[in-house]
Amino acid sequence: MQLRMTNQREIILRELKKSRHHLSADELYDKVKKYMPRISLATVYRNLEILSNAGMIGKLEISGRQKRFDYDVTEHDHIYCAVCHRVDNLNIDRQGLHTKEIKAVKGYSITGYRLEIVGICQACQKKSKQAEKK
Amino acid sequence: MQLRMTNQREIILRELKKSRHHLSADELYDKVKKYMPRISLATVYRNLEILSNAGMIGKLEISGRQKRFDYDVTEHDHIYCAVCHRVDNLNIDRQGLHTKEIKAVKGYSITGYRLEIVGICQACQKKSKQAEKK
DNA sequence: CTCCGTGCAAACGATTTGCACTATG
DNA sequence: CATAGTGCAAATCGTTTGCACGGAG
Repeated sequence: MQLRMTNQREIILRELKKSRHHLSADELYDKVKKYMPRISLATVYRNLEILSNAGMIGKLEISGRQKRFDYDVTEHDHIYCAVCHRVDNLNIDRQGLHTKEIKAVKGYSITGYRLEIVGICQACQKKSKQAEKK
Repeated sequence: MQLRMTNQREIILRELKKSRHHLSADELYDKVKKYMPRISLATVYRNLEILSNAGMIGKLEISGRQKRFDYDVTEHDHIYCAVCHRVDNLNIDRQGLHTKEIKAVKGYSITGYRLEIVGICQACQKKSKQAEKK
């Protein structure tokens, strides 16, 4: 099962890396369509899955919402806006989490963890202040 | 908009508390149907939403998968099995997370966070060992 | 008697899949 | 040329919603 670097795969990868945002499949689909009008959404989904399994991009599964994909594959956490759902990368000290307690919980063998900070981004804070004034 | 304690709401709440597991809407639907065969899945969904908004149960939005509901409303985190998707409650020290860095990231005002430990539960570890032997 | 809640079916949004066709390595 | 990848449409999964009816307070 070897990977072929098809045209569509290349463009999907390029557009995600270029965007520097955490795009969803359909957002990326819109971008890619500009270069490749006949590409199908299913192809975008398939390639995002393959690329993230290959470790070339990151996959974000944020609470209940649609998946987003990360141009940055280095280890980091995320913060996301509860209002507009934008996601930003975050580099925080995880040492508080590397405790023995976690490693031995209920017989689980730990494979990883996900830390998700929830907040309201600057833009949305401004918007809600404006709304108050009215 | 006051809450009425209907029969269906009472049974849904009772069955979730009784189960001591993190049930999904359809799992709970199956349990409740035994006492109330004509209840609809939509009612289960509606009530779980209402009960969690009222703070009577917890809502878990685990990575990409279907929602689960928590009988325990005290503050705690969760660990979930990457293989069978069972969820367990977890009490770990969160102090490592209360850092200044988090509070000032990129202009966000922080409203909360979600920590989700991923692992493989005891039962699934055993199963995969058995599979290896064959 | 007032509305909140219900059951049902249909609608929904995100994602996946079966299929015949295409094109990469 | 073998077989991974594609486009399309239909299917699927979890969840939500519109509507007319029913029952709690």
